[in-house]
Formats: sequence, structure tokens, C-alpha cells
Amino acid sequence: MTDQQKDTEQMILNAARKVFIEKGLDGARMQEIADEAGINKALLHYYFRSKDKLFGMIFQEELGKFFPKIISVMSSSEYSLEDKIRAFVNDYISIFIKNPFLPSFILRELQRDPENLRQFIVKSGFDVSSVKFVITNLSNQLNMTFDEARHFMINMVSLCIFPFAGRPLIEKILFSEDKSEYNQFLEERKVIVAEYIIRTLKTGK
Amino acid sequence: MTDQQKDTEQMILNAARKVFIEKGLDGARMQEIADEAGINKALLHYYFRSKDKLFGMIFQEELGKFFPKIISVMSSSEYSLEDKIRAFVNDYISIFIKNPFLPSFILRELQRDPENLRQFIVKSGFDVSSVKFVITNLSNQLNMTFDEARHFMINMVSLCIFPFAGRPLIEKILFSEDKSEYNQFLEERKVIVAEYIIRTLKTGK
DNA sequence: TGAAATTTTAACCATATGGTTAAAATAATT
DNA sequence: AATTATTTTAACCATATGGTTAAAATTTCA
Repeated sequence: MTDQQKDTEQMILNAARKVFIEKGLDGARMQEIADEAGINKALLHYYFRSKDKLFGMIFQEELGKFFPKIISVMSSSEYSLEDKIRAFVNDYISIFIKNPFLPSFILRELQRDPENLRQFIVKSGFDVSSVKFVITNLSNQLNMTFDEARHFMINMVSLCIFPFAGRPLIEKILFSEDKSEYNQFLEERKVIVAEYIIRTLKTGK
Repeated sequence: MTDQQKDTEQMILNAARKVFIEKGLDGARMQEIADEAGINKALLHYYFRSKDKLFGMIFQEELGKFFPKIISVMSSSEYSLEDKIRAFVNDYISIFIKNPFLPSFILRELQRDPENLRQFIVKSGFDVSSVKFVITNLSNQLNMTFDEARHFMINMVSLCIFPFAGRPLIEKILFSEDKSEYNQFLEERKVIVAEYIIRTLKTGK
């Protein structure tokens, strides 16, 4: 494969990523992707056979971003639990600040077709059992049941993700549509959410 | 309008609600709605001119369910803050247990077309300023800035909504696709989330 | 320069879909 | 029974869309 081909392929993937993430599989148009990539529909199909195949590649990629790589840090023993939480929250929110539509995209497409999730997870190389391991660790350290630790973990993830998935709503109602104020707000959460969670650990169980 | 007409209209609306909520505007097919309602496409258009009009009615309705009526309770002075939080969380999660796809539906359609939100909010009769009022109250009671209280409020909402919007993902990864266990988990959150939040109030700000 | 690879043009196909129409059939009402 | 309202049938239309094709144009590179 020549460099040029790689370039074109990348341009197409970039365009597809943009359109798919914004509009979803249903809402995206092949023509729009071609336009966005600055090429024509024929060439688009020349590089990627079908819409589904192209979408699959993008979804795969984005799912890889969505699953926090940091999860392994959570199960290491190098840092204190508090520092792990700080790192997790900070890094996870940072990813979403860089990819603001990632949460909505993943949640939307997962809702549309939950069946395919398993194979995508396998292909993404994400180790599901590691999350359960992290939770088991948490439950030991915090003197909790597994179920309680699972709530704790999901709480943490909720606080990171929801402000992105619910942005249009929250921005309108609580920020008078002020985008830069909302961006500032998201920045703040890197620290605030972590400290908020840590605070809950300091009162009795 | 006769009773029969009302019945048919209701049947159509029920069918439309089901299909739209599951598939979204883009994914829904008029034929599928007609089938679900047990009628034909001609009659469907006879009752509701266009897909957009029909969708508009459903979206309006569901947005009304989504906005917590309980928000007014938060600004009353009858209950302690802790009890208000308990009531809010309990009622809000209960709504979603009754309407499990409501969060995904609202978030998805809001993402697709954020522009129309304003007019929908107006028509739904939801008072945006009341939320800001609640937050101002919170900031006074908790010795916080408005910004901090806003984080607090959004945290509370995040913890209620995300487990519904992210259900396919969480269920797969942390519940081995066990639906009844996940339902149990959601039940628990009515209490757990409230107590979790209240706990954060008891350590210094 | 000339062959090979890449890209464009533009017409075309099949299918899906929202929407319409008019007549026939059925049910409700008087 | 006759009238009116509701519902079905089924053909039809316009348009959008994913996808294909073959030839021409352009670029790349030996």
C-alpha cells in the first residue's frame, strides 16, 4: 500500500469518524462522508466496500477510546486508592474533553444494537475481567461487599460520563447555552469529581 | 371526536411511542408503527399527517416525563435537605424504572437536534428558572458557591440517569448480561444513591 | 515517455421509504 | 334500511439512498 493510499484511507476514516460520531449509523450519509473527505462516492466505496464495514471500523476504534485504559492502574499497588481515583477521573474526563461526542456516540450505537457488543469488546482487546478484578480489590480495601463496590465504581463512571452525554440538555438549562462556561465546568470536574468521591470514603462506610 | 377515534388515536400513539423510543426518529419506520398499532399506513397518515408531527408529539410527551416534577419539592421548605434528596433520587429513579428507555431516547434525540430543545421545553411547561432557584438554595444551605452547587446537582442527576443510559454496556461488563440482577441493582440505587450523596454532605465541604 | 495506479465523472440500478389517492369494505348511527 | 364515519386495500408517486459500473482523466513512478 502506497503512502498516497494510506493518506486517502486516513482522510476517509477521519471523515467517516466525524460524520458517524455526529449522526450515528442511521443518520449518516455516505455522500456526506465522501464530501467531508473531499472525494466522491465511487472512491469511497472503492476503499471501503460498504457503509456497515466502514462504520464497524469506526465504532471499533471509538470503543477502544471509550474503554478506559487507566482501569489497569486501578488494580496496581503503586499508588494509594485516593491517587488512583484521582488518576482515573482526571484521565477519563480528559479523554472526553478531547473527544466530546464519544460518550453519546457509544451509548447511542450500543442502544441501537446491543447484540454486537460482545464481539466488538473482544476485538478491541479490552479485558472485561480486569474490571471485575478492580471491583473485587475495591471491595476488600473499602470493607464493602462486591455489590457495594460495583455501585461505587458505576457512580464514579457516571460522574465522568454523564456531563458529556447530557451536554445539550444541561448546557441549555443550567448554563444558558454558554459553551465556554460549560467547557470550564468540564475542566473543573477533573478535580471536583475525584475529590467528591474521595470524600465519600472518609465518612463511615 | 368519537370514543372510537380516541381509541385508535391512542393505539397509534402507543405504537409510535414504543417504536420511536426504541429506534429513534431516524431508525423508526412508519410501516413498523402501523404494524405495531395493528392498522395500515394509510390510516396512520390519516390520523397524523407526517412522521415529524407524530414524532414531535411523542418527544414532547416523553420530555415531560423526563423533567423531574420533583424539582419543586427541592425548593420547598417542608422537608430537611436530606429528605429532599431522598425524595428526588427515589422518585427520579422510579420514573426510569417504569420507563427504562426514556433516558437513552431523550439524550439521543437531543444530540441529533439540539436546536429544537428550547421550544420543546417551553411547550412542556417546564420551568427552567426553578432549577436555578433550587441550586441557589442549595448553595446557601451548603455554604457553597453557585458553581459548586451546580456540580452537586449535576452529580445527583448523573448518578440517577447514567445507569439507564449506559445499561447495555454496564450490564454486559459488570452483570454478565443478567437482566434480573441488573433490575435488582437499579432498585437498590433508589436508596444507595441518596445515602451516597448525603454522605458527601457530612464531611467538610 | 509510457505503463500503472489513482481518482473523477456520470449515468445507472435496486430498494426503501414517506406520503398520497381513490375506491371498496366494514362498522356505527340514525 | 339508509346514511355516515371509519378502516382497508392496493396501486402509485417522488425522493433518497447504498451501491455499481465503465470509461475518461489525472497522477505517480519506473
